[in-house]
Amino acid sequence: MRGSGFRNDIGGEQVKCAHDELPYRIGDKWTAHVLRGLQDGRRRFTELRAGMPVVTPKVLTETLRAMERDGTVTRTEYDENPPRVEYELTEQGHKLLGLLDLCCEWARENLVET
Amino acid sequence: MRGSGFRNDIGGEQVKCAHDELPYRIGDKWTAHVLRGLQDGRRRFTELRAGMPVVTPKVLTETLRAMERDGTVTRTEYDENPPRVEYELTEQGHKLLGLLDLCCEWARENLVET
DNA sequence: CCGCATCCTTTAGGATACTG
DNA sequence: CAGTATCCTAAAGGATGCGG
Repeated sequence: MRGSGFRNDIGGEQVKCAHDELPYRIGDKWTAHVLRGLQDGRRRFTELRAGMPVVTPKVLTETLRAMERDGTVTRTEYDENPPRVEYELTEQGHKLLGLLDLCCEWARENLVET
Repeated sequence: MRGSGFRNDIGGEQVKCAHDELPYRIGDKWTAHVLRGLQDGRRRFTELRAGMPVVTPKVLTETLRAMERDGTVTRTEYDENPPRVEYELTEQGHKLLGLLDLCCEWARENLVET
């Protein structure tokens, strides 16, 4: 899938990108939901999934793996049976969540109702 | 294409979205480039296009039309021959550009070099 | 010059089924 | 429970050519 992340240059600044042109992958379909789902603390895979619109485990896993690579979430695996895995936002993840809030605020204030 | 914009609900907040989950369409491939290209003032279609990576006129037009509908750019058509059209950021567009800057800043500070 | 029409490719994301 | 493995669909985006 998107994997390693690309290099790009918007306005002369080198940034790491999701789909080439936008800094980071907030633009994809599920990252924002993960940020929201983890804003109040660590959650298990199933908890997280239950707290958002219907998404297949495959896609949610891909999203989480990408966010882990990018350093916005951590993944903790417990050696139990049945298995247990918990995800948590990193400091950077929380900062990104703050940006998401700003975007939502902008949208509310500036986009007219259709 | 994407057209009218969708309603969505992230963290209990209603926002207008591009691809359903993210407030607004910054997440697409060309909006960020348009914001950068117009940050210093009005530009003609060809000027704008020349100042960014290779994009077909069709796709750039679609992007501009969408941004126009959303109120982030204005389109001014002059009755000349050959035709001349100029695009300019609105107040809202400039605010959005500010958010883009924050995202770039976040990316630079928080994403490790691969 | 500023597009629009048409056709085509790529890929994010979804459906379904199955394991350690 | 927490995922993989396969296959498939939809839609964003690209290539090319024409027109006012």
